[in-house]
Amino acid sequence: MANVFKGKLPCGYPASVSSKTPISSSNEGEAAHSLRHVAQLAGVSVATASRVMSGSSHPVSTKTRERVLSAADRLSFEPNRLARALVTAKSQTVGVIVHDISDPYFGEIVKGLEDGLHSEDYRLFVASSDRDPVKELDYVRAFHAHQVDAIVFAASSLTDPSYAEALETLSARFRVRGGVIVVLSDHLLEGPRVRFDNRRAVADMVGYLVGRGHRRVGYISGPPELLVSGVRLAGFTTAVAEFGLATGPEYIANGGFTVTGGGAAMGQLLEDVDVTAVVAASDLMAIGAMRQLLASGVSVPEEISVAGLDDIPIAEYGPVPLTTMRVPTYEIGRHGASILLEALAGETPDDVVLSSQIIERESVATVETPG
Amino acid sequence: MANVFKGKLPCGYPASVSSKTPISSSNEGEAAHSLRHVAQLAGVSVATASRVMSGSSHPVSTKTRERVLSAADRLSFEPNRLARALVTAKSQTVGVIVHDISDPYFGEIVKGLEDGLHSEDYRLFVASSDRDPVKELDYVRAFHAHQVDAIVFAASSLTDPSYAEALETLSARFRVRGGVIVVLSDHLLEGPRVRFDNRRAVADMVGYLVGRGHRRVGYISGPPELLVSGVRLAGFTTAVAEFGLATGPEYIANGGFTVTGGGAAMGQLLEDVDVTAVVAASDLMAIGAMRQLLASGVSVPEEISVAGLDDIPIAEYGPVPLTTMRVPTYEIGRHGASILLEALAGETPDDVVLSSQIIERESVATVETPG
DNA sequence: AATGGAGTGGCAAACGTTTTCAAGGGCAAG
DNA sequence: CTTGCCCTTGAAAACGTTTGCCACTCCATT
Repeated sequence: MANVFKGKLPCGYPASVSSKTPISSSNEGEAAHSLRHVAQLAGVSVATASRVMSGSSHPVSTKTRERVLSAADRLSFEPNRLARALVTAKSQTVGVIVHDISDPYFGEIVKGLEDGLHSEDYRLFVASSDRDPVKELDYVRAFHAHQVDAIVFAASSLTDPSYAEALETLSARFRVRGGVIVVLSDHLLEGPRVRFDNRRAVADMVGYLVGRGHRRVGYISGPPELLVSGVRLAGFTTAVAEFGLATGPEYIANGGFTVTGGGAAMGQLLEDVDVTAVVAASDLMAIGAMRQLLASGVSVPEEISVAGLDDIPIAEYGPVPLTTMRVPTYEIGRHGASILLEALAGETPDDVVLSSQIIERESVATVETPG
Repeated sequence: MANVFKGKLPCGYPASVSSKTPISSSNEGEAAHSLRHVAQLAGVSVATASRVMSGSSHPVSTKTRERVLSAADRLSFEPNRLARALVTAKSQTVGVIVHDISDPYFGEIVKGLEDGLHSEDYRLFVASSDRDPVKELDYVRAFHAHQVDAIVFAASSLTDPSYAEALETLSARFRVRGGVIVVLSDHLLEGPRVRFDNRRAVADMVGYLVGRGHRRVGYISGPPELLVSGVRLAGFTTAVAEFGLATGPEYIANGGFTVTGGGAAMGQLLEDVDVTAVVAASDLMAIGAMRQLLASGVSVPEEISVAGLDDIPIAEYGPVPLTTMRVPTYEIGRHGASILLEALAGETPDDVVLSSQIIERESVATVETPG
């Protein structure tokens, strides 16, 4: 460790004293090894060793290549990615920000991302923001400091404009540094994007119900401060208009994306309107609605049909197996990884749009149309 | 970017030509800034700038400190953690390896970890191994290359001894480099550890059933190649012996930790033995068992009680609200972060052991003891 | 008036890579 | 025998930090 030469000299250039500590010859397989160790063992320069280890296009004779490789192997050398990143300005890391990593919805997305990224030798930092804008901003800053090559926003963002502004300035800084920003689904930020058409998904679900004879359908909405809530709600209202269904504000209740909230919203709907079906903006709320219905002595789906959105694992095993719309979360993550890699390669990827698919289970019944 | 001085000179030491490119004076708020920019703007040396930005103990006068701080602020300077890591040999990152990040069980753990780590300025890499030993090994290597300060194994490991050996040698290499390895719950690897007593948890559950009058209870086990399956099974068998319950291999069926597996195991149990209660080694299997029971016309809990283990979110919303044992996954992660930080601080943390808690819902009934 | 700290600040080396540039060797063509 | 080119290699600068060591300025002490 200690430098051999201690005196002061402008260039550290005494005749024949190497400023690098010579390496003791008998430490194979121990401690941390650097390129210098490999080079020394192979009897080549650090530059040459680097060239073979990094797969440089600069030619190296097969003989020396093998010497280096075997030396690296004997020392079980692993290149220091931090040092490499410092000179190449590519860290081979990306950060993802989600609302809640323990929510399987985001878990699937992260899994898709990670799968797509790992095979291309990228590591994934994860951040769980709890929907806290301050935290999200802090994560952007932190990722930035760690020189990530890209940041993925899987968190569906808030509608609050001041939040949007703060996020935008911070992200701009990151972009200037050369970072790419990828957005999964609905978000205020610009960037290559994988779109899942939430609007269309609930519209299609309404269409499905209409096909089953329903004309009076209620809607349980998500919390208004989330962008996605508005998008899904828009899908509902346009479909209602398009199909000419019974309409009015009393057909819509806010469930806050939770089971209990869904139950409460259902209770309100029961009081206010006479519907034959309800679509909830999330499966969790749909389950809450079903529980409320059952508790009130209303049978599902015989008296009232319930449809969800997301197709979370619970959906299949709830009080009544839930008919819902599958949101392809894993694929969202996976495609996110793809366009991310393209953007990182300097290309300008097209947005990819993913479609949803209805999962028919047992919570929706056909209503007998009289005449 | 371009170096001003191109000619060859041993020390790069021409009289008055700085080898560093002078910085154009009008680029505040743009591009990537380094300490050098900050120092220049503040009119101090890089060393001084470093000292104030990194909170060094080396004293700096308040006047210059303020100058540096304001310069950093004007440039919105963010220190490059990679460069810092290179010299301090501390990257402020840790990697976690889990079986499946989309499983809320692991999601909660990761969330706990991340919460505990972020506040101490550590970033978290995440890896989802799909229970593939080869992948796990590869992740250890990759994390190693990225100079993580610690690796957390949240994946409950395989019993396969060759896997254990490979993992051990790779981990040893990592430890030698100064990395700390933390293990959450049951694993073959050594290291500071947060223990959740799986054995005790199922034993306690059996005790609970015994308290409810059950004397003939069946067990649905996890896949034998997972360490945790063996541990939980051991809890069952010792409890059975301790309480003197009906015993024999026919009381135990393998459910593979899945819903369908749990259903099949339940079917087998129904054929082989006459039980009043069943405990499943996971909630998923318990739900499968309930569905199988219901489908066979057996009422839950009136005819057969079902108990689970884990307390996953689904548990509450299944066909019958499930009585189960809460595994404190978030706390496991959180405590993992704590002992990790202690270990990183050079202390030798004690293992922490977490206890479980029974969650009484509606899937267990008291059996009337005749006499 | 000389001595000596304490308080600040700068120089330059170091971390482990990649990459530019130049140099050496070999060999074919003139 | 020279010339020139290609192939291979090495020296050293660079990336953006931290830090050991030294130097300088002030003041208070002898």
